[in-house]
Amino acid sequence: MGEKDDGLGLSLSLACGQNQPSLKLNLMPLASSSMQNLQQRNIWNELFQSSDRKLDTRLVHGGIDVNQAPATAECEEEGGVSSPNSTVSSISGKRNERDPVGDEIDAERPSCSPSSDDEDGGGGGDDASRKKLRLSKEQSLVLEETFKEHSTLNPKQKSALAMKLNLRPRQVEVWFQNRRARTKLKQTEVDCEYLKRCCDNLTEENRRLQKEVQELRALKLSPQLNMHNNPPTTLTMCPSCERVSSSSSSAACTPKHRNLSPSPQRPVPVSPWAALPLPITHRPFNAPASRS
DNA sequence: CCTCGGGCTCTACTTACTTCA
DNA sequence: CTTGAAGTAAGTAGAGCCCGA
Repeated sequence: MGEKDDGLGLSLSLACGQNQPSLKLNLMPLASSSMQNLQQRNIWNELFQSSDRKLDTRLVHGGIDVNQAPATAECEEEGGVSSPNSTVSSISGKRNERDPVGDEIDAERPSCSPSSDDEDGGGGGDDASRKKLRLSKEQSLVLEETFKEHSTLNPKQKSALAMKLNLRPRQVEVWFQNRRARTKLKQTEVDCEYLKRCCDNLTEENRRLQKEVQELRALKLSPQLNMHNNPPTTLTMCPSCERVSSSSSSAACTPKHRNLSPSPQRPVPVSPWAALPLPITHRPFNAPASRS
């Protein structure tokens, strides 16, 4: 609820070809200013200072060069601050298997500082029911800034960030997963919006063309009428408004277009995308590429 | 070199909880 | 105070990739 769209820069970059309309939408948060970039970079550099050669290569393959953001060496071990406010209770054995670091932290998990701003603490973590934490504004901000830099984290970066935020690495991991999911969802929404507009334009174009076909058929079916009453008709298309005209004098349908159109009777491809706003070019969407 | 199993992370989906109108 | 919708942290399943045996 907190971040919403103001934290999400939605962008649109598309090029609709005739046969293959390629759609590239970008919802990566926009780095609005160099100041902000600098701030993000500082956060990032502060978090990850030393190099880590053995990084997850998939991140690089996915277009995200995490090798540029090395991790600290000491962040391997988490000085887990035990908290009485333990709210995560449904710990799956699978997850424990898969996240040994997080497992240790889970055993002695740090006091997730959201407790600072939501003091209720759910009655002091009394039961074994799944209790949800609310990340603090500061934590969310740092996570957001980090996400703007890199939408994925390698294990060391994750641990370093978790330590900085006093969270468990698993929490950082989950936050990034959910954040990517939200970004993708937003992108899908923008995709749908755009495709809907494309569809509307095509429908309108189709309607117009159907109408013109009917008019042309009507003209063809009454040749003698046209022959006798009208001068020879040459069907052309106005280059400006792309409307078929049966006028023999000029391809342009109006005097205004006649003035604007230097070349006479040039076939103009009808573009249903013409009415759409120009594509906005942004950074490529950084979501990890599908593995293949 | 090939295969296999374990470990890890990912996405997609779901659940449970919180917040707010 | 209740309620429903929206947001979000976290769980789960399945898949792909990497690496060592």
